[in-house]
Amino acid sequence: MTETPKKFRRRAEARPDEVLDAALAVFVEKGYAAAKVDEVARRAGVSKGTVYLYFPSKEALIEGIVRRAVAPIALRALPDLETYEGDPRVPITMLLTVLIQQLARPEAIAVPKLILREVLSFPFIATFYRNEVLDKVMPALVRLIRRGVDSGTLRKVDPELTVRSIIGPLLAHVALGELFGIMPEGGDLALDRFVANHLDILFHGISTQPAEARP
Amino acid sequence: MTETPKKFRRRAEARPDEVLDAALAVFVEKGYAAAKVDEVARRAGVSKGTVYLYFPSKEALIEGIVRRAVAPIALRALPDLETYEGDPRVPITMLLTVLIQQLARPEAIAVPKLILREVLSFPFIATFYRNEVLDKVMPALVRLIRRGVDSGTLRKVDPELTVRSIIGPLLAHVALGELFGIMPEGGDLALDRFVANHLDILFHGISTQPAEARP
Amino acid sequence: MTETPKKFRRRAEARPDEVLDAALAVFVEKGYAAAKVDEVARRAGVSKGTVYLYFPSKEALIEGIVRRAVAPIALRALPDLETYEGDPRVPITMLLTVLIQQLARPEAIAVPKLILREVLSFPFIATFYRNEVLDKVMPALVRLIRRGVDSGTLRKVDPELTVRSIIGPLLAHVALGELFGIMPEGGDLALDRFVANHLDILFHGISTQPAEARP
Amino acid sequence: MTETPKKFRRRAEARPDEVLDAALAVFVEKGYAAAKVDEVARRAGVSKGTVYLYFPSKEALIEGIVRRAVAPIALRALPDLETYEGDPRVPITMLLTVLIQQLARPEAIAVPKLILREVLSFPFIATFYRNEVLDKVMPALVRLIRRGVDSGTLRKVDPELTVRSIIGPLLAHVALGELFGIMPEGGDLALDRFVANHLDILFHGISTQPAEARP
DNA sequence: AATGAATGAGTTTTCATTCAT
DNA sequence: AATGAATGAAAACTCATTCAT
Repeated sequence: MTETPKKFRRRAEARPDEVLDAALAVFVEKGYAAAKVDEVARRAGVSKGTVYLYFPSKEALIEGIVRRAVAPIALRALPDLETYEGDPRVPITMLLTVLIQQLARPEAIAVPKLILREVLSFPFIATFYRNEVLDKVMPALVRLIRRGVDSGTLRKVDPELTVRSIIGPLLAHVALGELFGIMPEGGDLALDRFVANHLDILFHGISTQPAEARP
Repeated sequence: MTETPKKFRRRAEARPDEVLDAALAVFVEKGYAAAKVDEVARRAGVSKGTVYLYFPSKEALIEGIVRRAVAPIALRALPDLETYEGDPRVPITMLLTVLIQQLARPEAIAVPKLILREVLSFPFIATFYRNEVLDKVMPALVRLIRRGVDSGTLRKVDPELTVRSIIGPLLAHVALGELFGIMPEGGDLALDRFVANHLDILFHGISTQPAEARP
Repeated sequence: MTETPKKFRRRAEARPDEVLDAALAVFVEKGYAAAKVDEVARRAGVSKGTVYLYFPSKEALIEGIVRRAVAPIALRALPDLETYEGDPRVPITMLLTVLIQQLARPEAIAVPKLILREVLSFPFIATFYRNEVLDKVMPALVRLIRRGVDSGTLRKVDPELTVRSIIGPLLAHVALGELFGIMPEGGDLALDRFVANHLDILFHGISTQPAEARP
Repeated sequence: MTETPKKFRRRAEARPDEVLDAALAVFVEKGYAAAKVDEVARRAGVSKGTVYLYFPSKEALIEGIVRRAVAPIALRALPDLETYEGDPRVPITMLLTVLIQQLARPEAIAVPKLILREVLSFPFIATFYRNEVLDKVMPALVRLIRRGVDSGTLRKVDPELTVRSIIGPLLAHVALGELFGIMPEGGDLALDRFVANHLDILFHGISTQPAEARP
């Protein structure tokens, strides 16, 4: 009964989501300021009026996008990082693997791209993303590294700064590909090879014992 | 050469540069599309008409900024990378040190910020920056790493992908600070400590022999 | 007649009236052009569609309000003025007393306020109100005054212009209070005191014999 | 040199005034909410952009109109009322005569019409007009009447309420003519005859001695 | 009879660009 | 060379009206 019975249905409660999808696509393509609400509407297959029926302003669209996308992120990644007890390299591997899998999906990469582009124009994005994601994930990573250092698994690195060494290469890899079209020879992003190379260097770099961490 | 030869020359040919400075500041602050030519003129201390006297359009401003800034970059960094023969960790250290020193200067960080923000909107930025900087610096780095691997100084890492491990942490460090206001405990960017930690991990990660590389 | 005959009749035919009540309130508050049909519906406790079920357009609402309100006015006031034979000051006193009593009721004052606001925008209001009210009441008043002058009860005033001296002060009193919040000391409109003062001056001003007109 | 040398001059500093003139005309004709900025611009003979060059919003136009018009009013009328020492009927006659002369000029009547129409929508109009005009003129009138009562020239009327009897008939006369097209027989507003009849009744009504006030 | 989601024409507002001075 | 008043095309936003349910 609550399933969508026919092809032609009004009052789809999916509307706001469809509008946000369209807005995300247009914002990423043109940038927020250069995007036209008219085009968002067209891509969502509705009229301009309908966009304003669900969102009070153009700015509310970007806010809606960020809120909708950011909420689930931390929830998924965090538990793994926090609960794991043993060798910190295991959850780090998992985190990067999950991130890389996300980034392989074009819809998933759109939000980070939008955030990077617009964070300077919309302070609320910085605040919101910090509160909901960074301030949860980064301290968890820091604790993880600190535990590794304390337990002697990791060398005496600075936990806070080392976080940059974990996520930075990933950021660089995606930025080079997405922004400048620079990919490793072969033509695609070669995500698996990249993660392997990154973790190889990283774990060699931070572990006290050379190599046995991975089989 | 930089002295003012006559008494009544006003700042003469400095005008276009002053306009570009102002435009850069405004574009970084608001984003290109949201920036107003009016405000560029006001900050440059000239009238709107004068801006159009030197630049045919708003878009010419961003082009001017990118061209002016990008040209000198490659020229400075390249020779070091290319000519150095011995241990590749030396020029890498130099490169990162130079980069970090640049990024400490607010004017110098503005251009990369602008490029990151607007590449997606202005394909010419991607092309230009690729041609002038990335396609020169990155292959040089790749060759450097490959030489290190071949000569046995470095472990068998993938040279192309390892470039991401060299510049990525720097990118992450600056992005966290500039975009989200996230800095290591202590309140400033702690650039020296960061580079030290980064290189420590990196060189441990890529070298065949543990630590003696640097005195 | 005003009882609800059956249990399940809802408020049936009262609907259009409730809509007009709501429209009147909103129109007076915001002005016709700035009022939204949406808000009229909300205040009437119905949906926007229902408003259009009873009235073909927004303009039909203002027309409905004016028609509904104006019809009964003349009918009530007129007979008294026309049929009275003796001292004209008696029906004038009655007229002003009735008017003042009306104006004390907030619902009753709303229509004149609306008419004053919107006559200039809706010529039909001017025509309609003129035909239904002014062209009936004013000539009756003029005849009344003329009879008073002819019979020697009133001084030789211009009957047509004197009508302004009868209703004008009332208009001023209400306008000052309703539009500018200016009331006599004491805080309320002091309607009784005002009518007494007004009639005192008026009758002194138009009567041939000083004061004994009223006991 | 600062005179306007040629027919064709830009940067007329009269521009803002011309725009306000046009806005006043349109607002009175259609009402503020129904007026289009486009039409204001057209009537002022400038482009829409120029309107916004001088006024930041449509609302600023109505504010500009009210401020420009209201400022001089009180200044002109007040001194006469305040300084006069003798028979209060003299300054009252002067006040009404001046008002009537003003109202004979179509441009002068436009502002009061606009204020009456829009005062309910723009609270600042009520406040501003009260502060600048009503709260200055009305107390002056009240004091004038009180002096008359105290000195025995006037009967024991309530000074505050009597103000309504002075200005009310004028208000009624103008409202009937301007809003409903109702004029005394003869076709025009017959302003002189009206003032004569009004003052005749008023002074008869409020004076202790029947008639000699006027020759 | 009643709803309220959807529309799109119409309005306010913005701003890059021009040009007379 | 420099100005800044003026423009008008384009964009955000509103709201009376419609119509499938």
